[in-house]
Amino acid sequence: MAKKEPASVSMLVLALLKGREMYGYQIIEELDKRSEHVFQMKEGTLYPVLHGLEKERLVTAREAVTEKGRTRRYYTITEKGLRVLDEKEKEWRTFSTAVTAILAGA
Amino acid sequence: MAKKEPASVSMLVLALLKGREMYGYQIIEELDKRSEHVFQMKEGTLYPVLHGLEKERLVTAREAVTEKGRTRRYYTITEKGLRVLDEKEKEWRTFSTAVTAILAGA
DNA sequence: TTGACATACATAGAGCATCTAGGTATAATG
DNA sequence: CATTATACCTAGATGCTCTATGTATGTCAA
Repeated sequence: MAKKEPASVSMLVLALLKGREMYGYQIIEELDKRSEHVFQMKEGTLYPVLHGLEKERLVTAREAVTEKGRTRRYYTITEKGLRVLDEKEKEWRTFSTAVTAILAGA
Repeated sequence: MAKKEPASVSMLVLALLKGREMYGYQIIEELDKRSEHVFQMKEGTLYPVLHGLEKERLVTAREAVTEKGRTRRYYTITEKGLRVLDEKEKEWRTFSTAVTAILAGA
């Protein structure tokens, strides 16, 4: 298809980061919670996506250590990331609307 | 993700065939029209999908020749195909709802 | 105190849906 | 008569996501 489906995982991650900075493991939990268990992302899916987003400068990362001694990588969405998210959201709406029209038997 | 995205192309094709039998080329045109040019499927995408659906007995095919002499393969959705379509539609709604919730910043 | 489970990061390789690019053949159109 | 539209087809590449692992530490129950 000409207008391909927007890459869902990266869009969802960027959408979560729009609200506040988050670390990987937390993103997985939040996605599960906010989607009411529809999105149970695996670490093997998320971490490569986060590294990709960082490489494209859609997010930045900082390392932090909790009082307990755990190391976490916190991700923040960039200006560029916000623009890309906006674009992906538009594509999603277009795609979703089209699917709905077909299913409805327009 | 645990609940993966429903295979969109086959779902859309089955949805179109729900109304009436159609041949390949026609499916491409109808998808384009009904989606308002969002889905511009390529033949290289559609034909293998149709063959797969036929193999799984979700559709049946018959060959027909027009007065003009053109050969067409008309596809009809089967009972099994209707059940699978129903299932895919449900999955789509679940998926779509979840994405919307995340984008809304639930 | 040890075994199990949760937290938190990571990578390599497989799987699968779709796309790109090519092919065949006939009808219509300018 | 050459180009475009119709109508079918396949092989191979691409790219996203998953499976399967691996490392390391913290917590909690038996």
